Amino acid sequence: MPDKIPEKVYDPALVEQRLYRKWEEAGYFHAEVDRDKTPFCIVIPPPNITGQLHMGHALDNTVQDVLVRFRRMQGHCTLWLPGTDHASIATEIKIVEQMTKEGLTKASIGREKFLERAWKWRKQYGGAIVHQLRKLGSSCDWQRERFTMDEGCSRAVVEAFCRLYEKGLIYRGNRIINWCPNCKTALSDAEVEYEETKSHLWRLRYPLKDGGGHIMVATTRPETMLGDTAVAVNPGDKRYKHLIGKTVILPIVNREIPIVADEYVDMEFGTGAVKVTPAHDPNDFEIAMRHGLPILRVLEDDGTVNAHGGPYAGKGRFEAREGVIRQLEREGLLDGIEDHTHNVGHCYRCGEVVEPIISLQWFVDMKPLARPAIECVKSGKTRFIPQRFEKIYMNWMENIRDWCISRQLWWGHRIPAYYCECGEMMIAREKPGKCRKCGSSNITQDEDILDTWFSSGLWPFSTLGWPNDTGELKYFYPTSVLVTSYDIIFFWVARMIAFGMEFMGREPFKYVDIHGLVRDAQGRKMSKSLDNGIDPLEVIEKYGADALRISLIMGNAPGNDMRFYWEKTESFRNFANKIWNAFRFVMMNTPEEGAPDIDSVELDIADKWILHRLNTVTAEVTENMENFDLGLAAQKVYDFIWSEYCDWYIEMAKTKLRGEDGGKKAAQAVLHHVLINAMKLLHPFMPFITEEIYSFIGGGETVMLSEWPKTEKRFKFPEESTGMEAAMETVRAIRNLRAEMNVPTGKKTQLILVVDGENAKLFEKTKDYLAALAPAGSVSIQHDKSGIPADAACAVSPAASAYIPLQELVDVGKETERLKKEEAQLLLEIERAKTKLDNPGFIMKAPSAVIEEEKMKLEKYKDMLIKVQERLTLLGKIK
RNA sequence: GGGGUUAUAGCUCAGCUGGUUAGAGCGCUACGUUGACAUCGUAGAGGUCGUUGGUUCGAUCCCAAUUAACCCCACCA
Repeated sequence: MPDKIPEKVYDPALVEQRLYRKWEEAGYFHAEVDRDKTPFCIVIPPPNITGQLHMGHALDNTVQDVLVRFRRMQGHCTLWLPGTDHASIATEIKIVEQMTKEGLTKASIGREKFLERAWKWRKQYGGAIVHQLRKLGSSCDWQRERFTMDEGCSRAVVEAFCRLYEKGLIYRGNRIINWCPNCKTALSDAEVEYEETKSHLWRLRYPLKDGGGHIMVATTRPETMLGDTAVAVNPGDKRYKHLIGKTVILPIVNREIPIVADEYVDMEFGTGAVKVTPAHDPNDFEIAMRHGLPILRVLEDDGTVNAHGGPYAGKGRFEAREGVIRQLEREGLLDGIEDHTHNVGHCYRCGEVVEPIISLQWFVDMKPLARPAIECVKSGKTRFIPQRFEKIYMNWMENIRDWCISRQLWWGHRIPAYYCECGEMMIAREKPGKCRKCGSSNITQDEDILDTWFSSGLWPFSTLGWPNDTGELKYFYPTSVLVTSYDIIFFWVARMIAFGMEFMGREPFKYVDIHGLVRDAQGRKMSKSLDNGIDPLEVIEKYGADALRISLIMGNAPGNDMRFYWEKTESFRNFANKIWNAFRFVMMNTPEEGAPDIDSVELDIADKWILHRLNTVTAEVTENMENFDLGLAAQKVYDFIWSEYCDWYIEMAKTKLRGEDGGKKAAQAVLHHVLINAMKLLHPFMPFITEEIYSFIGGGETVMLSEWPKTEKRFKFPEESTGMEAAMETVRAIRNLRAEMNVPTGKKTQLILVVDGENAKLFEKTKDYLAALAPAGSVSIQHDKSGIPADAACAVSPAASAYIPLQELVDVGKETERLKKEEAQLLLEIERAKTKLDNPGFIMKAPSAVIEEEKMKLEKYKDMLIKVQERLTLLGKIK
């Protein structure tokens, strides 16, 4: 036992850092393969090296840490594998921004210097977020920390690429892709965010070559007309039937283009005639393929119009749009403008409007990979929590399209494709020394790098050593749970499952535990532009990591978004303080030689009640944790500690601690035992304070590695527990009565309980507690009402009627009113129960236990009603 | 166009396989300071569980429709 009682107010700042260091130095977080134990493994969603810890990370990592700490205590061989993501495009943007400030550009410094800079950046900032995770209490195995561009992960990327290529699942081709003119790279479909935008639909007139008038087309992007190579109409469209096969003169650039018939065209929309720009629209591209139309690209990589754009060459795409519209108007070829709302794609990193552009890129043929990935979830090998996210996943997977994986960026894994001067292309794990075709050694590597999500997709096994067949891989794969928010199911989860099935032949994780977003107090997404983000580190500084953690967990169901309130965290700071003071109380009342052994003392009804409750709570919490209902689990531990242990048991214990008999020893033992176990149950949620208390009160070296509580048969006391609860119910009724009758707490009254024979025995055992808690100067228990003053106030509870002779204190009118209210309440309940029991259907079909319960309720209420009415009669006489 | 989520106390949310006198935190009201804690205690007010049907002996919970808010996906120019 420490020699002095701790401060009255718990200060997390004094504790958290010290304990984290203790854990880390002791190696508690580290896991080695242990064949005697069940593995439990979580790989962290690697935060971007550019990142600062935000509330999303705080939530995500708290959930993981809760699961990990729980399983570790349960005796699993528990590995939480941390790491960071190079975040290709996000990081590159930041570096370019930084360079711009210095007046530098990528082109000016070149690839090599740029990469040097990027690695420097990684070294400088990459560790920040990882250190911030430590502040949260994350029990990651830092010895195993990985990085998506470290040697092993990079090797995995090359290996994966080569294997997919060898299987024919990766190909290079000219396709319409999403192009970000700002980042100057291709993007995958998933990386485009569509935003509904109010714009216009312009109707343009294209003159027919034969001078027979015009054909009218409608477009939302007039500038693309510069690249039109046809006009398409529906073959069944009577309006245009006679025009099919004719030629029109494309205005401005004066190119002759045909009118073709294609089923794709919707006769109802716009004018029913579509201008076809194969190089800048995926549908038009398809039409062009079907009709053998030329493909004419008119936009450069930076979004400016190229030489094909005639007078608009060199102009920006939006400037060109304005110009084209004005010119057509001048020439009388603009037929009209309608308001039109449509979805415009934006780059998910920089927000720039993306441009569909034909481009030579690398793609993964996803359909063959999707099939096993679908099967994996369908068969339940991987389960989503909550389950509804499976639908979202399925829907996406079933409609999956090829994945554009090449990026025209520098920071990332370079594509392992090599080109000889002779034109031969080689895909290889190492750069080939010589061309396999011509023998030349003039070989260059593809300039492009891979989508950052390609390496993320391999994360669950690349971090465990793949492609090597390591012991870790064998032991920890498939990992147990993946914790992430719903917004990256497509980017990440889906690809991990697809790759896991492909390369490992097994699901990457058994469960995907999905949580929502942390929003601000008004329910808005936290964002830089709104500047409404809350810094978790600031919260930790103010209220402690424990308070932050549990406020992110409690009161929230899996998959749902939540709002962050300072007040909420404050209330958990208060909870920490409450626990701290309960701990102080236990300390103050524990003898120097330590608390007596729980098995050496004689337990009374209060002891048995709290031990029984501990048992029950332990079972429930364990089950909730196993089902990922962390919010419920936390709630139960919270309620147990505050409402049962603190509010009731400690108060009961006080009466025993004042004495010097066996009761005192029992109280000491039970206070200690329950506190230790409560700390264990709470530890996953609030690791710091629980560790501090646990080690202080002699729980052992660390609560982290202590055994998760189990229900214990020897502490099952259903009868005593029920008895105690009945007494507590009576106490509440008495307190209520005292409050309503304005009896001051200091006033020690006499208390007479009328209890029937069976309960009387149990109540007899709670007498001292009743006296202390009601409170009452004296308590007597009897079977009938003999000798009770007519003007006593009466509190009726299910198991007992409590009479308090108040002499002049009682206000008959007020007491009558109070009892009338109770009477009405009871009548209502009786009515409800009666209706139920009178229902033949209920009697016939409801389970007997439910019927029995209802019958007992009815009896109880009837009984209480009689007592209340008796009092009312008596009071009536007094009047 | 398709899919999904949410709707429960003044506010923010729980309510786990249908049976509870529907809960918590914050806020509110009244009372309370001789030793665990005012970052506290005791008691209380406050909800026809969005609306309408249905299934069921029984629905906050299951089904359908409806209203409202939000989200995701989708190549209609």
